[in-house]
Amino acid sequence: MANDAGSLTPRAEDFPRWYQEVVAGAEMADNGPVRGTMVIRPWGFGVWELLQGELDRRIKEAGAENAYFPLFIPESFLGLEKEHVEGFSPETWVVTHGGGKPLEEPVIVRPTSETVVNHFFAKWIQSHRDLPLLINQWSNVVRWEMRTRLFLRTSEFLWQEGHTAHATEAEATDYAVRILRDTYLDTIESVMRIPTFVGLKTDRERFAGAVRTWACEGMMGDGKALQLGTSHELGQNFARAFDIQYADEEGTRRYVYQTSWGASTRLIGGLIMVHGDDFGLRLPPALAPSQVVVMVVRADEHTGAAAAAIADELRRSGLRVRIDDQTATSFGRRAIDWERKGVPVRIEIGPRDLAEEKAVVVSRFDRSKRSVGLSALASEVRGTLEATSAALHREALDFRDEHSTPVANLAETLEACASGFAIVPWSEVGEAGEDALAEAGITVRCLQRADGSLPGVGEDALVAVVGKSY
RNA sequence: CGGGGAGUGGCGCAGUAGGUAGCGCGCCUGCUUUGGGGGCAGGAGGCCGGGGGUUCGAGUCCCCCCUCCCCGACCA
Repeated sequence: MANDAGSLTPRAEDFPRWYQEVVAGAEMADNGPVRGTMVIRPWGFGVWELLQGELDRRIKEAGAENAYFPLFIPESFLGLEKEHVEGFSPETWVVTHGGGKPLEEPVIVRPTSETVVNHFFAKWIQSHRDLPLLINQWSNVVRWEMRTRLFLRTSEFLWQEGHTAHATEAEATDYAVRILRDTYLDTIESVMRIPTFVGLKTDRERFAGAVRTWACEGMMGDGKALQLGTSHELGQNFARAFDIQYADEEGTRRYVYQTSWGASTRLIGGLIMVHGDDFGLRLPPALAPSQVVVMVVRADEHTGAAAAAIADELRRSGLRVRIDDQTATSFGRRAIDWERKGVPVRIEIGPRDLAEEKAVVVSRFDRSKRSVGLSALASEVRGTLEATSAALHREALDFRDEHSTPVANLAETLEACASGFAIVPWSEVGEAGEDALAEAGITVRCLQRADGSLPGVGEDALVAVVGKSY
């Protein structure tokens, strides 16, 4: 990590390198021993657990229940849905041996669970009374990837995948959109503090086996796009492939309409690339494993006790607080380490402060410091956390807007995508335009209304959000 | 798979007339320090990617293999 002086490569100088150094320097993750795999370290996993909690709560509010399906799937399942197999078979890992012998039927390691989930949906769904069936699972999935990068693209990653079945197409559409808006968009904006573009994927970018894919797209600090959450309408494709039918009120057998939706540990990569700065990670308070670290500047009998008292008071007010009393390590070293990890607020307390009944409060957002009376500390910290949350979003939004250019045609689109996104009438692009853009490594990230809102099904006069993506 | 680069202590690297491996950071011990990457002293840690060859002697030269990284095609 880092260069000889120990500082990070500036973001503007070499963004990918900066990213790797932040991941390493904040102790978020390490490369696993098998190509493309990732070890998520405690700090990174702490962020993931908080994010999981936020997503899980919203998923449950949307009525879905958690369940778990097996890691191994019979190879034959994959072939049941034509587009799905075409999309996924190149990237599946296949287990051919078990117990020292070749398996009679090889099993695949799930790249996603539509097939196995729907195999069971076919058993569980008999009547319209069984609908809607709303299932979510938290799991790992495995895909063969050409190029991998920690969090952004790894051979194995953690995610949640939702799978639902509905009686009507309208219900399925509503649910897919509801998940996109109330679960993904809300978590990404209000918890992760990442501004997003929401919309519909083009046919070219659609999920393999879906009839429609809805997505949240974020803009990273280098102007490139990252897909942060997707919600798919599967129509009746899987229902027909897996024979998922229910008897309606009249006793007529009908195929269900389905959705599937997912968000992964990739979100953490997005978090780093949106909010990180030249000093390391900056975590939004809602996702910081420690929101406040109380640093004992130097060891003496009073400061340790004072730090403990401060930490206790803050904990009682519901904050996640950590004490750093590792005074054997120099103060500067420790300050920089917490800064790299992105802890939103540091409280520094030493003999000088104590003599004045004060402590220094440092905001990670802009590294500003202020000396605050001990009695006002709790409210000062709360205020700083709230300000941090707002400021991170504001800064990301400003960046995104500055790097999103409304343009009129394909040529201008190409130009604008050199530094960010282009917003262009979809009618100016079309499928032929998409092919042309693809040659420059540029894709349509999503289609939305001109005002940025989600389009209705079948609506036209949409604009395309176009950019380079991860 | 196409094009480019690299494999040497944990990390980043140096090391060609072939002569028995070094630097920075990190790590350990002690003293001292601690308000933004401390100082001094001592110390640990390497079949130099693998195999073969040339040679008295190979990190260095030759042959074969493997792996990793970067750029492109695939992707949550």
